Amino acid sequence: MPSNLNRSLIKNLDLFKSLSDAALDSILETAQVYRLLTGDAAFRQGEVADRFFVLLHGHLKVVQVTPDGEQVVVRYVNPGDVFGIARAMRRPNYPASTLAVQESLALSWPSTEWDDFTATNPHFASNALQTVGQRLHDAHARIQELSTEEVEQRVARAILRLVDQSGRQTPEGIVIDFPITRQDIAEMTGTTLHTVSRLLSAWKDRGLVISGRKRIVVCAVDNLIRLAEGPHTSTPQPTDAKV
Amino acid sequence: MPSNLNRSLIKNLDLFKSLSDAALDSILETAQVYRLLTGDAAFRQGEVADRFFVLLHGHLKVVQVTPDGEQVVVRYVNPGDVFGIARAMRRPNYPASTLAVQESLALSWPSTEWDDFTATNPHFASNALQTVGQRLHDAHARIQELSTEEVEQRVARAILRLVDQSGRQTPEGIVIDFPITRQDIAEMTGTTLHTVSRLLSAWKDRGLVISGRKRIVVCAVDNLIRLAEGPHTSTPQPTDAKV
DNA sequence: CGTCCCGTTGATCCCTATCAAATGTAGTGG
DNA sequence: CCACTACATTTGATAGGGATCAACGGGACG
Repeated sequence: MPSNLNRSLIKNLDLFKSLSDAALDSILETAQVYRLLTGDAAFRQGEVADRFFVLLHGHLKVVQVTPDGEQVVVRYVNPGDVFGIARAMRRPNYPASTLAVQESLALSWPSTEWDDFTATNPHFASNALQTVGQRLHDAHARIQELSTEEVEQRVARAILRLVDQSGRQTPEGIVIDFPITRQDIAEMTGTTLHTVSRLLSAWKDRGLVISGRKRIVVCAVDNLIRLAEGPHTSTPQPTDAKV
Repeated sequence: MPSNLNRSLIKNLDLFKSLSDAALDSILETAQVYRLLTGDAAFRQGEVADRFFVLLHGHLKVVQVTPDGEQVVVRYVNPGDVFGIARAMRRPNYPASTLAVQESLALSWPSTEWDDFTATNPHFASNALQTVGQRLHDAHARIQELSTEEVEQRVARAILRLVDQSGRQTPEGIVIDFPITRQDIAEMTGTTLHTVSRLLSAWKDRGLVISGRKRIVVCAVDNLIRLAEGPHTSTPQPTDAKV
């Protein structure tokens, strides 16, 4: 029972929205605090999904390993996000590993309590459905990108998404607020670190980004958006044709 | 209120599992029957998601259109599947179109009744979460394939999945039990109809499949599984080395 | 101050998209 | 029943985007 946690912070999380104060207290009663150092895993792919989590602070990445050892980054977990809810979807094991990319703090409960939570508060299950629905939507967007777009568009989109979720304004531009490598971006977009490096170099030359070791700053968001939208094969501009 | 529907058929659907007979009756009371001819849409991408559905008979395909007109097949809907539940995930519009690829029959309810259903039966929401969880799992598997595998593997996998879901045994082999084109498979796997055609031709020469206009029969499932697993870059066989 | 990890950059190759055209098949209407 | 049409499929030729192979450079951390 973590006593010194900021209750209002937790109260505003999507998952717990519209829970009564009493219900919230009772839930927090059984929460366990997880402190993760960079590189630590909250859980690993294949393990029995016996706990679920809410991230309070820091950033995690969710990675899937293929049978022949290649990795795919499924998503990044931001503060406020729920993760590790495999059991709620009746999947016995975690489908991916979740690793801290910086020092992070999470709350966690035994998966067995999920049903209690949903029984206690009808909104809980509905909120979860919404969350998973959002993830499904994101996954479909990604499938569409992988199926129809070129590497440069995909990388541009991936970076824009990161900026959107975890961007912090600086004098130079918007920086992605946690350490991220070329390899990570390659694993998000289905390409290689070499290609990502070349793209970032090219963009740097054009003044769109600044980037260094595990660090990316976007200077010209608009231009990046244009890249993400592709080569504009033929947008027939109706100039001044009469209707 | 469709009176002549086989109740036991509906009773066994995942979504309605463990509903009381009374609850089921009350739900069926408000169901509307949809008859769809080949090519008909249950709904179209972008429309307000005002109804949800259960497929009783036939096959539908769910397609997303990109801004520049390319199509992606999201999945096929099989008898017993729920579809069109965007609203339950709090998405106001359908994210894709759902088209009949053969004559089909579905039940449908107004999205507004979803909440009544879940309130009436606590298992309902949980079942839905499981369903969406399965779809998320499938989507991630597909992302992994698109990111790390070659076209031949992906096409092999796609066909195996179709065989699994909708295969019917025939003297020649297992046939995919609804009309499907090279283009459809290309849109499932992120490639072109040309490449799919070449692959199927090659497989036909090797005796793995028989295929014609909108028709695919798998003769040698095992060989196809081997293809799906890839070039086996280096499975170091420990022959008889001592440990 | 050395070592590890991350990033950069060149050279080469090949898978697969693209372009192009012919063939085959179901359906339709006269 | 056959000609006509629309759509599916096949197959060849070509080119190019990116993966792969290879090597070096550079910053961070112990």
